[in-house]
Amino acid sequence: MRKDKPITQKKRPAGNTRDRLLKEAIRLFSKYGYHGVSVDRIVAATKVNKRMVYHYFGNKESLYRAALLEVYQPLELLELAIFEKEQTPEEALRSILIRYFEFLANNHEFVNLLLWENLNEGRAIRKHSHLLTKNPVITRLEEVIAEGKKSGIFDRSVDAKHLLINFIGLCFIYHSNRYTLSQALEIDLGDDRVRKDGLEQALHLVFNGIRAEQ
Amino acid sequence: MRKDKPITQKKRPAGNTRDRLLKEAIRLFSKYGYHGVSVDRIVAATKVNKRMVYHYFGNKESLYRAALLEVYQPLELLELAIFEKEQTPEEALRSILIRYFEFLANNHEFVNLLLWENLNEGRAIRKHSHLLTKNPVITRLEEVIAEGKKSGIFDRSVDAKHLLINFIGLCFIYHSNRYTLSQALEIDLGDDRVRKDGLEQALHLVFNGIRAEQ
Amino acid sequence: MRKDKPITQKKRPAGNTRDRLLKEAIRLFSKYGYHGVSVDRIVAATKVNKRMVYHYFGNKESLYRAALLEVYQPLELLELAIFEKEQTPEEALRSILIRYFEFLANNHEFVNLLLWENLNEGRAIRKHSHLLTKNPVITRLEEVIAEGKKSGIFDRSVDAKHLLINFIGLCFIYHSNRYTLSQALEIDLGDDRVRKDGLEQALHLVFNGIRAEQ
Amino acid sequence: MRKDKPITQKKRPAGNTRDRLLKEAIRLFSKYGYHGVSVDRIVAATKVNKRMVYHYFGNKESLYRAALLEVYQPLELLELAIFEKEQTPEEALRSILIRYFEFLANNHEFVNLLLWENLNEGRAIRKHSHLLTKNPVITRLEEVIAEGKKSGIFDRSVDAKHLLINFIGLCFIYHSNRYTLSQALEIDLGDDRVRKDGLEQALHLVFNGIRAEQ
DNA sequence: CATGAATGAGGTTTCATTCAT
DNA sequence: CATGAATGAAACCTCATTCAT
Repeated sequence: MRKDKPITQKKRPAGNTRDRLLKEAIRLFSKYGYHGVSVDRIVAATKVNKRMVYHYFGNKESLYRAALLEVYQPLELLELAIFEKEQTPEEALRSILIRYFEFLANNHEFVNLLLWENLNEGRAIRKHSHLLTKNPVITRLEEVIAEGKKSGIFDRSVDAKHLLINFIGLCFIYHSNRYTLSQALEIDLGDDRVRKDGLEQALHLVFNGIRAEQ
Repeated sequence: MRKDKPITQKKRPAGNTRDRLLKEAIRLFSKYGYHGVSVDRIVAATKVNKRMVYHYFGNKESLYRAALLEVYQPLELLELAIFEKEQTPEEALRSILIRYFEFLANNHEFVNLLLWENLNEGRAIRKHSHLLTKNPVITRLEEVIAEGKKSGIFDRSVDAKHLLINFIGLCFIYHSNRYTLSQALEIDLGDDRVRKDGLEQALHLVFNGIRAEQ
Repeated sequence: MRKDKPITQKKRPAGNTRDRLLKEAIRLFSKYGYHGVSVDRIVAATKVNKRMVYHYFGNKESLYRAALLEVYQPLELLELAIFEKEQTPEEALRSILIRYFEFLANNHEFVNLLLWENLNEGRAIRKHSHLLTKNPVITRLEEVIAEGKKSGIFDRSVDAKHLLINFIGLCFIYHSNRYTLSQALEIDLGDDRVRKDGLEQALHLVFNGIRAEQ
Repeated sequence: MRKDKPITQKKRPAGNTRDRLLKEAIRLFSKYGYHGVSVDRIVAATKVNKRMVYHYFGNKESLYRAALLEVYQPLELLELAIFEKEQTPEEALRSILIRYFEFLANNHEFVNLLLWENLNEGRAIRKHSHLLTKNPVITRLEEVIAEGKKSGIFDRSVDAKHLLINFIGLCFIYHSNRYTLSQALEIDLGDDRVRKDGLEQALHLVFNGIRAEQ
């Protein structure tokens, strides 16, 4: 009969409760959306007292916002990776598209929270515009494109912002329309093989378009 | 004792009540999602008795499904338009992308309901697979691509399904990520001008890629 | 085995629920004040479903306001009684003071709700100013006083509004400070005998003051 | 190892914390009543730790009682002032009424706490009957009245206890019914000018009644 | 076809209080 | 003396749905 365990147990795990709440909130909000999750459900999964949500976060909406902020963090790693210089412009663009594509595949919760948020017209994220604006990716992209144009390999009509929109569109579609497209096309857009092919096709499209080389 | 009168009476007001409920359901569900809308809110907006929802639709979920079905209707018009023959393969593809792009811009409720539905993992639409499969667009697309390959203008690597995914991705992004991208890029993705430019860029990308013509 | 009874029972007693809620609300709010009563307590006493409060009244505060309005009704009877003409001015004033005094003694719930309301700075009643303003009592009082002054029996310094304040003060004190004064003076201000004496003393004060007649 | 330092440290902040809690409790309880104030609100306003409430006062109700006791203190000053001899009985009564009237005007928190307490049927103050009984004012009043009667200036019917009730009624009404009367009479009972007039009228009423001198 | 009344479960949030250091 | 974490009960209110006519 050890008595040590109770002692350590009694010492409340300082801030651990907050983390567990936040983690569970991310999991559930990303899966079911803001209105699809009740505070009760979050606390039931974390086994903490309901009151703690209000202690740490104030209210449900603030918890939701905290979850949103949290999943945005890894995005910075993506952006860091983009800044590897010593690449040709073409390699740089390839790299951006690939990394973005794979980032979304590996950050399911980020993807979903972002999509919920957009359906809610960005109500929650609007208050944290620093997360979105001054996005350094666009700056890097502009550099790369300028360089590519100068060396004559990129078409002069290419616009950085619209290219980024297109990049993101080619990636997000695997998530935003995953289930309806999977049914429509009778292929599983969540499948690794399909995604691998999809990325290749997207890359080909971006660089060559669909026209046969003359 | 003839019962004719009820029949004529029945037709108009009944259809009317049902229609009003359905229309309001579409409006609200597309804006706030399934969990974001209460039955009370729908009946409050339509000023019909709450019981009627259950009379006509059974329950909330069936009403939601009915709404989903309803917004899917116009899609057929899109598909019809696609079948204008007498086009070169290139013209046909241009036409598909343009029509799709514009269809989404003009069918806001369809777009949103589809996005909500995907976030909910297609739970509701799964039961109506006829809406999705047997999609004639893909058949048409395959024809067009085959023709284009035969005449040597399309690259042999082009795959119909993936191309459609890419098309839809280039279109949907303006809606699925509208608010976050608008903030990030400091341009309004809901703006007509921006969309017009976007469509042009997408078309250019699809046919030529970003590489400069040699 | 009669089957009639169930039928009449099943017909829900149309508005009865509302009345029972209102009655209980008056009883409890007057006894414990707005914050001292929970909606649960009101419905527990009336045995109706909690939801009904919101069905009939919207929210707790509106129920409170409805209670306030309800207890104000009998005041009109008081005012009507005041308008018996065929009295000397002195008789008229006596009558006003007596009726007011007795009205308060018999309308415990009115008294308390009014006192709670004043402690809450009239927040709820402010929205129903028609209950308070254009009070016809003051008009009648002004007539009576004018008449009394003309016939030389009332002092010229008497002011209608301040006299009414004083009248009401002489009456309300038996309720507003009932418990603390009862302890301080070691007499029960709720006792009938004490009140009877009190009314007499108040009447004497009003007409003669405390000075001995010369 | 001297332990002096803690002592000096202890004294100030400790007393300070308790005082701040008590002061804030008085402010809030007088404004919103016992049930209208939460412990959280008191500690939020004082920026002390919530636990301190229980450390210093035991529980919410004891804190409320402490607040009640505290606001009763200044009443002693009133009573002291009353004992200035060297006055005619009339002057003494004038003085009592005036002092009481002004005391209430200047001790808003006392007034309100007393009114809340009466609405709560004196539940809290009952346990501190020493505050109320042995009230020396009534003793003094009886002396004065006896003297006045002996010298023939006061009417023999005057009763000390009822006169005190009447005095207090004439004063309290400006607070107990302030908001409803202000609306009803369209004069602000909180206004200095109105109160000044009111006091004069009350004094006149007390000594002369409303009858014209013959 | 239509309606207002009614329901019980569950929604978010706040309550007074205690724990453990 | 002081503190942040934690608690269970209860606060007000809304949910989808059914009743009874």
